[in-house]
Amino acid sequence: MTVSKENRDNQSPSFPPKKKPKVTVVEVAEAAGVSVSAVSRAFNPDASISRPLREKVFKAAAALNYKPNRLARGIKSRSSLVGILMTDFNNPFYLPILSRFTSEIQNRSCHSLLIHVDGDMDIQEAVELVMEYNVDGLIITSASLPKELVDACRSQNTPAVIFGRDSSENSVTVVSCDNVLAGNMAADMLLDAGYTKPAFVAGPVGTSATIDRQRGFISRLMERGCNQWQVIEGGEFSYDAGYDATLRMFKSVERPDALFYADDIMACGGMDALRYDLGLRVPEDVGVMGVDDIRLANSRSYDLSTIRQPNEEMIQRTIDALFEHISDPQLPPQSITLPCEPVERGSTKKSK
Amino acid sequence: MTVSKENRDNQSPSFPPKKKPKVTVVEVAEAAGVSVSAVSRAFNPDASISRPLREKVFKAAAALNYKPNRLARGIKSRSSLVGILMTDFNNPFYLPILSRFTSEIQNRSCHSLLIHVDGDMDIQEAVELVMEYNVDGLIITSASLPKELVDACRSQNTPAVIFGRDSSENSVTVVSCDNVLAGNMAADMLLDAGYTKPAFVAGPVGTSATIDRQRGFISRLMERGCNQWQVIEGGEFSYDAGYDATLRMFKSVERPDALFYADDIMACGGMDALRYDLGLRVPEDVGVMGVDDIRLANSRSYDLSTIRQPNEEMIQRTIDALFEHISDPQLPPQSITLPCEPVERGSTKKSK
DNA sequence: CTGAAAGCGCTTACAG
DNA sequence: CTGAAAGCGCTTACAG
Repeated sequence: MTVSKENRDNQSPSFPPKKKPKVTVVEVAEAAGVSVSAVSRAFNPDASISRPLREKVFKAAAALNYKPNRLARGIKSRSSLVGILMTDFNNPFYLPILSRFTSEIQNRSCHSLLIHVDGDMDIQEAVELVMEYNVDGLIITSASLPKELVDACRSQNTPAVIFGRDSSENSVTVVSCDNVLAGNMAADMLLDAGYTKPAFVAGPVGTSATIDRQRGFISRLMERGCNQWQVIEGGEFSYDAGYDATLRMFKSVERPDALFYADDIMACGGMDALRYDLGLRVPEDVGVMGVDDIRLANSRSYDLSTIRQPNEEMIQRTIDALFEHISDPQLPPQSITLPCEPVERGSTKKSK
Repeated sequence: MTVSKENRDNQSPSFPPKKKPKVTVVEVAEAAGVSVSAVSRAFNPDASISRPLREKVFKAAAALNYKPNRLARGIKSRSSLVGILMTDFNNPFYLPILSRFTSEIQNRSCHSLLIHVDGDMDIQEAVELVMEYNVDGLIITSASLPKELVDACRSQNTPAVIFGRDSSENSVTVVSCDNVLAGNMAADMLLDAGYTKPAFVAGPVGTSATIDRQRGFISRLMERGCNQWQVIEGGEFSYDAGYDATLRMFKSVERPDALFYADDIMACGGMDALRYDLGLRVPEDVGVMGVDDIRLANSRSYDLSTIRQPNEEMIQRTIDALFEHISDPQLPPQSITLPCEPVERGSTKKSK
């Protein structure tokens, strides 16, 4: 007597919500009158299966409201999981980026495993954890990038692409904008506007973005014969860091007449310090620039001149490169550097 | 001849990076001279296993650099995955929140599956997708919450907690702050400061937070005998929405003398419109308030009076409640409403 | 507390 | 193209 199944189906529906029995390949196969292999193949885009068979399976699956169990699938095959490693959770720059990444990943019917890398847990540990999920690929947005991470990815043979960092690493794919160029452009904009004693407010120590921006900035200043520049450590990419660094800088004897911050959110903090604590006028007394072109840069309050990163394109290229590597792991790592673009707004004097 | 194993181990290490063979329970068991069950138990905190056995396993595991495969584990047991459903990716309010959630989830040795719910894909679909990963639990930050989502969770028996929304639903755990109270407080602060013609700039239509804030605001105004209020639709929670709504409002005949925005980022946009487009002084000509107390509210540029949500506590309570439900699925849903707190800054006149 | 064995839900050689 | 069967890496009754 095959009673067990019926039993299961109409088992006291009003009772304490028992875990609804999941429908599996077996049930679908039964319902469709085919093998489980057929069911499996039907749900795998590039498996060899005839149209009619696939449709039969889909029909049965739909009727039973079958959803493949990704976890089980992931054991032998792709997990459909993409890890996103993030550090800079207090930089608003990253929210829209995260937004686009997750959408794009979902568009390719994968999901995002978001890994928060912070002080407590070193990045190495983070990678190991994410590897336990057999992620198909990894996006790394961390500003500081330890070598071990890259090694871990390679040893696991997990495709990874680094977002927004410069291409010193040649063993892994990197998508970034040309930060040296960004520095050049900032120097030009400030010099063209007539500022003569500019300063660079650096970001997190040792991160390639800030190093390159500084290098590009200073070298262009000197090229153009400006020698009265200075550099100050800013610390992290945050409003407070920019604010504090600015106050510190203006305690010194040599006051700059223009400030180029390692990124926009620092510039916003700095501008507030200039205007509201130091009583200086922007752009008349001091010119201010940042990098990124975050939403706030285009607000009426800050109206910040900046160097815009081609975010949309960087994101698109990152996703494209990642999925290319996922489908063909033999692909050599590439290094994609996109140009950036100056955006002149009200925080600098008009260039002459 | 047991050659196969040795073969595997020292197989041409210099060759094209073959997928490094993962070490599994079987190898660890062999190395430790125990059963695979023992290995499994050693890695499951509440399995019954003796200390010495566990240590023996750990030693072997460490030597082999064994990491349990979470995917395989997830088939029969917990996936250690927590889904986070988000909509509002253009509200900076959510970045720190996301930061805390992911950290807390990682602290409990789980990981975050971040689901971006947007227009293209309805929330129903998002939930189904996330269910395919057998998430242990779900955090929902979506402002608008369709009933189907709640049903989906229940039918899958997946614990879920809704963050930042009001407790109209009684079938699922909700953590929010008292938004009616927030409205009351805003009304009090503006009235106490001497404003007499306040307006409410609403957020996304149909979301409980904005509805409740409006209700609390208006009802308190009327209680205190102020009848010259108005309400305008703001649209989404964003800088632009606040900016645009403000310009629209000031085209009308009846100009308000104080604005209470549904949230801080709208208030920032609005304040910029007031100051830079309409040439009004804040707080002298118009008082401005928001809700949330985002980082920017405390900047010198905006210096925004607001109603602070007890974010830290809301997050903590959300996580606690979620994990309680995960370990005991029979727990009844609770509805946790926390008080909020007025923060008086420079965008409103000093209360008398 | 411990082990041998069956099972989780899906995939993938292997034959046909 | 299709199916029967073995296997993925782990967990969990079931005995002892």
